[in-house]
Amino acid sequence: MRGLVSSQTSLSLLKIISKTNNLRLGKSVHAKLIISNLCDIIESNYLIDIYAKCGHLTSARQVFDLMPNRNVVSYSSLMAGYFHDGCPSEVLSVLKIMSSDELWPRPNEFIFATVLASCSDMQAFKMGQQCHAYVLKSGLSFHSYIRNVLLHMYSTCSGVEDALKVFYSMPGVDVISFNSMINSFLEHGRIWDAMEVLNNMVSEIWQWDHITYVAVLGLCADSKDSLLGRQVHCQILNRRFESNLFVGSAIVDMYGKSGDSSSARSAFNELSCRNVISWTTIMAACTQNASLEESLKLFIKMQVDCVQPNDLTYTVALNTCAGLAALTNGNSLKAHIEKTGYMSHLIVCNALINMYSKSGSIEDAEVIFVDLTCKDTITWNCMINGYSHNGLGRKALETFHDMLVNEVSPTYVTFIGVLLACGHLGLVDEGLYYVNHFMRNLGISPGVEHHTCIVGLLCRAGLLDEADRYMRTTHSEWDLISWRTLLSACQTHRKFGLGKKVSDYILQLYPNDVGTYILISNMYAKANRWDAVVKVRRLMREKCIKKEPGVSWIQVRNELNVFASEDNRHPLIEKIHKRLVELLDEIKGIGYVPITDSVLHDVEEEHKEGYLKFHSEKLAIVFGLISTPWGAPIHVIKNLRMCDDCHIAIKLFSKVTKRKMVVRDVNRFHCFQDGICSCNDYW
DNA sequence: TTAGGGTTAG
Repeated sequence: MRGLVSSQTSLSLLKIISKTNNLRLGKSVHAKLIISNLCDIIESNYLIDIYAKCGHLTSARQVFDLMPNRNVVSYSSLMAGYFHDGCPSEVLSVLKIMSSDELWPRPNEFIFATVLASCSDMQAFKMGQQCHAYVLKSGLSFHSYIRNVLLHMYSTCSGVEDALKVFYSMPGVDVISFNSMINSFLEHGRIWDAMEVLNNMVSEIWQWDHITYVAVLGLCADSKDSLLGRQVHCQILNRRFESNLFVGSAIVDMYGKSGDSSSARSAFNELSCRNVISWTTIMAACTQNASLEESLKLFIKMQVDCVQPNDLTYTVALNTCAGLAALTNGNSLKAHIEKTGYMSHLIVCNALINMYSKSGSIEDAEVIFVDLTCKDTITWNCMINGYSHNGLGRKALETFHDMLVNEVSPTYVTFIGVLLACGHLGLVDEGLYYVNHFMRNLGISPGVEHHTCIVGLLCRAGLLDEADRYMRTTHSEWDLISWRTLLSACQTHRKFGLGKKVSDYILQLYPNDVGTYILISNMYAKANRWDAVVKVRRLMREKCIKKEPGVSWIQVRNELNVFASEDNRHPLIEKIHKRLVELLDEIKGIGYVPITDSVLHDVEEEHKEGYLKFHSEKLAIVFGLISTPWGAPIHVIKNLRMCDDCHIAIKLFSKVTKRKMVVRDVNRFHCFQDGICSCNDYW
């Protein structure tokens, strides 16, 4: 730019620069204006706007601070800059400066649009209400911008009902009001109300925008309606909205949440541009649909693609590790998180607590929990449930009491952990008190998960008839898990009469449920009713119901080792067998007697002991013993419920080897230490 | 000269 610019030229230039966000040119015009001393209010306002839109808030503030006189635009431009830069509190502090301005520029609809949006971000409801009163008195509420931002403020700070009042009080609602109202209902879990708003929108709004599609895809995702989702996807393609990054990620999310992971993957592959959110969404879609290894592979690929993970990416990756009980991967993720500074994000710490407690390392979960100075409801729930699932009932209840002392309100999920803890400790009356009084006083209706905990609690205390009566007299949507809890207890407590009755009932409801057949055959095996066992097996064969083969896995030095009972392909299998035989002989010396198990029904009687030696969890445990340093805990995962014999043997292995052994079976954790299991032999 | 609603986790 040669020579000095005239006032007219500079204004025209600034106008173009503010539309194109050309920072370099903006700086250059700024320099010329300083030299020629032509920087008046309007020029300065443009400069604030340009710097703010380019994210250079320090420069914008500098221009603002040096202005001898300002008008309302100077304030609103700086405020919008702070708001978009994620500093809503700065917006309110600029408002304060504005109110003490000698020229007292009257705040207009631009100022309140940004101030109310900042109130929403900060959950500053009182301030939001004061603004509402002001805009009503001053007549600013007639601006559609203001009404929409008010609707959003009430939705985030107060509730959907208040948002609805604003919605209905508006003459001539527009596409933005409808979008906000659908999202408001979705955020509060009211899918059918969101659907009703959508129906009204169809007749009232002719032109949907890309945010409408994001909202409608969210509605399809929450209602798991992949048919509607597919129709919306087609419409998006017709209207060429798919290249929008928000819409693209919402499509991937919709397919993922509707259980169609292959369509999610195709939609992701077709994205023309991918950011951290689209990568996180496809990872979450894989995790939600049980493709856990695939999800972790995508986590690596995303970084190869030079996209850096954010807090939610780490949360998804940690939850995936929790699903796999992949402690080694979880530990390396923690190192990443520490390095990148995400330990200060509460959702990441919550996910770490969850990962450690589900990977059998409750001590590490506890360290994170204790170090957290700021905890939310989910933090407490993760810890309480973590303790309960690891058999530490006393600690779970102590943490629950701490939660109440800290004035954090328990939720539906809290009481699942609390009731599980009561079950571990045999606290029948306390459990019933929590369900019948404590929860109801808090306005939380007990659900099937809580009622199932009560059944488990009664069963564990040996009160099986009471548990049976409870199920028949309590109104609840009893599911397979509830009935299996009772049946499993019949097997453990050898209540074969009730067991027969319960199993007949379950098979009426779920005629092909493999788990139930296995429980029935286990029950007969315990009663030495081998004739009945053979009958059950025959019935299973006739119905083509196959028992899933038992598989255990253990990760050692980043290597996943998989063991199945009749699979001898592991390179160290001979060494493992040899050590296993030695150990079994050793524990026989302290009282181990091999017992038969229903898994062996098809096996000839004389081979029973031989097969028992090679159950997959025993192989994995012995592999852990010979391939990890002395004193290191051994973590094994099994796809089925542990059998009685393995449970006894591993208890004794932990005693003779002085090693801590953690087995996560399909139902719970078993932490074996010094000959004792954390499940107290009830699982 | 200035403004609003939107995608990922539990």
